[in-house]
Amino acid sequence: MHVSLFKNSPRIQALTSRPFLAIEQPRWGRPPLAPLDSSKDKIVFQQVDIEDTGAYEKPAIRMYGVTQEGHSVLAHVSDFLPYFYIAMPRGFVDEDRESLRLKLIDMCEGRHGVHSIKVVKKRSLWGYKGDDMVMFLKIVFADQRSLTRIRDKWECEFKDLFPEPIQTYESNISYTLRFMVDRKVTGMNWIEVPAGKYALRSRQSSNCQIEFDVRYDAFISHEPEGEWSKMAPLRILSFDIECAGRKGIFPEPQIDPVIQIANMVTRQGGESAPFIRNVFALNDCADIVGSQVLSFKKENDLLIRWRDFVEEVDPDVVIGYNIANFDLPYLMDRAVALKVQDRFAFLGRLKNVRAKVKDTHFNSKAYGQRNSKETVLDGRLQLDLLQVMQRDYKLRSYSLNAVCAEFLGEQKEDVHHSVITELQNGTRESRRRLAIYCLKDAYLPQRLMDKLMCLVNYTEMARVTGVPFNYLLSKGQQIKVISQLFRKANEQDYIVPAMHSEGSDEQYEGATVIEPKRGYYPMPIATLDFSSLYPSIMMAHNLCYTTLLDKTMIDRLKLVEQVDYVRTPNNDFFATTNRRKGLLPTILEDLITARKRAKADLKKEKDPFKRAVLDGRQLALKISANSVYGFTGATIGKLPCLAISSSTTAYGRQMIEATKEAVEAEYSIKNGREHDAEVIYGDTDSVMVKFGCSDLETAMALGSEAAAFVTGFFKQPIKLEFEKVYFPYLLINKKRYAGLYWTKAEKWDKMDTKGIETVRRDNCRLVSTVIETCLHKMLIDRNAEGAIEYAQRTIAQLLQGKIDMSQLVITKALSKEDYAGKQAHVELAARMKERDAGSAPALGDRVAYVIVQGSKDDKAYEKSEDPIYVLENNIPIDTKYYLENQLSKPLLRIFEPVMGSRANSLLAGEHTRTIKKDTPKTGLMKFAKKLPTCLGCKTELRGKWQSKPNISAVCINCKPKLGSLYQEHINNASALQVAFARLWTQCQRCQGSLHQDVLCTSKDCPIFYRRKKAQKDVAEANLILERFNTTDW
DNA sequence: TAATGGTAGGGGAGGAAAAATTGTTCTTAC
DNA sequence: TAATGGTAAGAACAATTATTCCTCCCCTAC
Ligand SMILES: Nc1ccn([C@H]2C[C@H](O)[C@@H](COP(=O)(O)OP(=O)(O)OP(=O)(O)O)O2)c(=O)n1
Ligand code: SF4
Repeated sequence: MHVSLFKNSPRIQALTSRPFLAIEQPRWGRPPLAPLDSSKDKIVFQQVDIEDTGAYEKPAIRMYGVTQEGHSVLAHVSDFLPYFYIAMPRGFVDEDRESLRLKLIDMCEGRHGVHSIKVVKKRSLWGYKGDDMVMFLKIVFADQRSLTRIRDKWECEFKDLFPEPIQTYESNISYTLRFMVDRKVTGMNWIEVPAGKYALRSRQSSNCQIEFDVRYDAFISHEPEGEWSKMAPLRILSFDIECAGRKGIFPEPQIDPVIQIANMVTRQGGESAPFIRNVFALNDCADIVGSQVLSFKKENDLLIRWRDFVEEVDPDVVIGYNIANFDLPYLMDRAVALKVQDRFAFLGRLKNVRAKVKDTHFNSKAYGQRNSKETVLDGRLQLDLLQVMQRDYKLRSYSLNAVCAEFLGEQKEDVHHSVITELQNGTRESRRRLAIYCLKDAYLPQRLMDKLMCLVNYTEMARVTGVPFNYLLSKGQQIKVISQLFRKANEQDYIVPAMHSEGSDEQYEGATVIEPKRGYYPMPIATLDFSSLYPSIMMAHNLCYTTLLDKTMIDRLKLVEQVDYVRTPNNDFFATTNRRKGLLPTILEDLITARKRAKADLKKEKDPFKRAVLDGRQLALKISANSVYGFTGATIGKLPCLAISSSTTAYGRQMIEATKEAVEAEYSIKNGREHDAEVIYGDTDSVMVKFGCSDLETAMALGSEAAAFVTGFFKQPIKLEFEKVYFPYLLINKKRYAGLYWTKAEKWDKMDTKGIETVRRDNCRLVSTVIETCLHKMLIDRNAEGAIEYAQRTIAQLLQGKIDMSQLVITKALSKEDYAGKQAHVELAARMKERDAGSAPALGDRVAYVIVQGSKDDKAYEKSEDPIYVLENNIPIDTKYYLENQLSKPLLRIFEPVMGSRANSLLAGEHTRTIKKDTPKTGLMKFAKKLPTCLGCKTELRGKWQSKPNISAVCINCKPKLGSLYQEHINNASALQVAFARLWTQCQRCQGSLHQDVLCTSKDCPIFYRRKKAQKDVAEANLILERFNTTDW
């Protein structure tokens, strides 16, 4: 008995010439719901979004979710109160404690928002102090704000009772996470509310189909295992907006209208194609097969109807590309500008709560620094695919175009915003064109999400680490560790001290990188490495907060070295498992189990793309595990403990050294082996061994034997693995090498390159492709001469300007706001900001630039320029820079080890002679006009020819050849024309229509650069032909 | 315009150019 | 304000410093 919300809505009226009749409406809403009987029916749902009511309300939690049948749920969870612990002052006996408690109660009663104070038996997480429980005061607050106030003002409020500063415990965890930890709720898990335990709300505050109240302790939270690892049929809305900006200015919501909003809705786990595809368009728009076009005369109506649409579709997940920083804020601001915010802003599931745009800032070493916006849509998850890409994939460019090219294998046209305005102001056909473009942009994020399995993988991460889904994109690694730590700690009555950590400038000592024996190795090099080194060290040696010891405690408890505790190579002490098993090792076991599961899936999968996705999933879990170690070393973190992190690295240093020694000692002639093995390199947890044999099989056999042999020296679960052989192997420097990667003797797997230009993003494509090709020729084809030849050919092409510009674009991240020195990408970003602030790169973005010709001593930062700008203004490229500053050194580095000083010949010689290069004119020469030359013999045409109004094609001497010359140029021009037409058609195909103009100006598409160049070539050729026409025959 | 000693070479000052060093930044390998 | 996993390391540039080289000038020997 489904009733469209649209039909009931009094706001809905016929707005356009094509009336928006409810009867025509497909059913956008959720499946109908049979009435529930709260005394008989239980409610089971997958919780997707959790939020608290805020610091100023009565504390409560809202859990939003979806049932297996696809009904939306909102659970108001009540009676869960925030709290923290404080340690009892030293030396208190029972009576002291009770009197302290009573005094405190006395002071707090009726004030301070304190709900209750209890004495509880707990133990501090920090340090091993025997197994006795200790008394703590648990102070429960009536609301969040009171907790914060008392915590921060403890000293002045209670200085009579507590003259000494006190240590609080668990006072710095957010209310939501506190609730999740206590009730064992993890992100995206299933919740079961038994019959009789909930009360349906008669007056709903939300648009959810099922809305009820439940006490915090009256529901069951299912661990995401077995049956409960399923997913509910989440409804996913993907959308994209288009705005009509003014020429050369990025659209501004105060001025420029929203003209189209395209939407795709799919069901998670259902059919892959969207079951709703539509576009809300301003002004009329021709029909589009397979999509619904909703036209509006007024922008106000468009916005409001779109909001109604969102309400009816009621998506659980809202996705798009850059929706967090562009689409959503733009819509919100636009609604304000049009004064319809009172009707528009209700995009979440709560009826009376407006969505608000907040500025946020994120800063971490791994993800960089970034300013962004956040628009909370209560009850709806957001997954901005741009943010996903930026976090999970290292790409040269993160434009939708570049990302699609990378993952979907197709280009996406990019229409400049001023062209969008033209299309909008054109006909209903041109608006249709725009709508198709917009629909595509709404569909692509959907496809990306499916293909990269974002939802599934993030859900797994949320479940493994316990954090809410939305933390995964908005927060860092720390919160995951904290979530796990609290869960494990509280299970065993540990409580976590709230530390106020000050950061330190000094770094502690990390891992060893073995000094490489640089060179080219035409023999197999076996690689042994420890699996999950740091986690396994922490597990093996039981490193944890709860096992940390100091000398005095050892003496007091009369602990025995090696039996009860160990001294780490960093001279810290930790209790052994004989005494107590640490929490961190337990957390790590869980993470590593999850990783093993992912690796097993990876092993089964054959499809290379899916393998890559699974590999990403596996890697993400590995990073989470390594972040447990990182967390203990984060001095600006919630619970730094350098004893743990430094000891871990110290063990690691010891182990790599020991491994090297063991392998070299065991596999030596002295020890009866055929050759002396040599460790030629190693980094942190790996050793590259030259066993001395020349064949793969032996190397592999020795490798796996050695791995097992060395593993025997270490404690469980430390394990040295033999994984691969490099053959041949090119070792350039620390953290820089390449090799052919073999895991089986029959056939190599791939070419592997580490650290060198092919895997770096801060050089131009030309460099990485040239290096890649040369390495391919050297390592796979074993043809160094061919590699040289190829390199020389490329250099010649570069100097002749035959390399197309897309190959020369360099990108670098804009990683901070204030730079100490001047840099090419920073200076360009500043210049672009002057041209058009809206479209200029922002903090965290990657700046694309090319180096253009300048005068002699110009610094690189004076010669960097926006590729599009270069193309439009026909600025010459500094090819010399590309040869000398981009290509030459990397080339020398890879050729040197193979052919020694002969490599220098690469950069000198015939091919480096420039054929014809327009040197930039300086000074007075700037104004000197180039004389036209004869098309036959290139002599300058001057004298009497110059006086003619039109330039003749040839000089007097070549006049007889005029006919054949003309033919030649005709042929040339038509060849160019054909080349251009081919590119043009390719672009038409890309944009999905062979009958329309190509409008695309995609910075990230090589075709675009080639098309532009071809266009220019044709124009030039035609200009020359023109000269024949004006010549007297 | 008029009047004038020339050449070689050491050595220091000053400045330019090239080289080395340092510091910053980006990005990657673990 | 709150919040931000870790260290090691290569490489490119810009900026700085130290070094070399060159020129000019002064002076002297012959
Ligand atoms: N992002 C990372 C990567 C690595 N490491 C540290 C901890 C790792 O244990 C060690 C070795 O790194 P590997 O890349 O070899 O990864 P693992 O040894 O952890 O995993 P495996 O070798 O099983 O893939 O370096 C780290 O702290 N953070
Ligand atoms: S340049 Fe052509 S091929 Fe490339 S994205 Fe644009 S339209 Fe597509």
